[in-house]
Amino acid sequence: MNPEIDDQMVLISQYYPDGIYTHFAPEQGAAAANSKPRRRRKKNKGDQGGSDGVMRKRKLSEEQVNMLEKSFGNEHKLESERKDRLAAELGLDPRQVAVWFQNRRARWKSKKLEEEYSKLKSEHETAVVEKCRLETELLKVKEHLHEAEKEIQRLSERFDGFSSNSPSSSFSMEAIDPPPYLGEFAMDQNVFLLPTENNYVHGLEWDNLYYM
DNA sequence: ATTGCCAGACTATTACATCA
DNA sequence: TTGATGTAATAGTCTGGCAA
Repeated sequence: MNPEIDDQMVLISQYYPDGIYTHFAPEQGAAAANSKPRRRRKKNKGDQGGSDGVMRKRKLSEEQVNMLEKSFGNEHKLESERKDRLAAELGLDPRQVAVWFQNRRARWKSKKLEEEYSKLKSEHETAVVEKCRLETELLKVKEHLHEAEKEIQRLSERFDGFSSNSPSSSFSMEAIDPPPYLGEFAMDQNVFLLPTENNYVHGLEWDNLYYM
């Protein structure tokens, strides 16, 4: 017999009269190991159980919980030496201490998952807002680019008119490099650049220059 | 290297206690 | 009284260590 099961029998025997435990004691053998659905425990209300005839779950005292919490804070794992020591200090069965740690680890994990989820959710929301902002910015920049292209077209047509009215002129578009009033455009991803005195400005900054 | 056993951890679930 | 919630306890499974 598994010593742990022995432990359980000792513990449970505190609550149940002789023979009751055997109704739902762990089954041995392959049948139990292979059965998928977990067996339901029997309800134990009524005239069987503790001293007053009713099986009770003992709620740990505040002091016991505080001590356990303190211990859990130091180390989530519970070595058997520490388990026995804690159990002796708190007047509990070592099995109860082990169960408390198991449940506490489960609660801790679930809380951690919840925290991680809300952190990821908030990061996702921030990213969505940023994406919207960038998309709006991109639209604006494209609009300005379109305006600039139209302006180039207009100026180019004007220049052509001027050129055809002066047949002696040897001017051509190639001769002007770059056209003095336009500078040069460079597309880098979604940002277009144009030269200023010393450096290039961002599209949105140019936006301000353009409408000055 | 393999096998069987054991202890302990984990997850899912149950059931009791408490409170609104 | 009842439904929701918290939590102690149980069931089943998995894994690592160890001896044969």
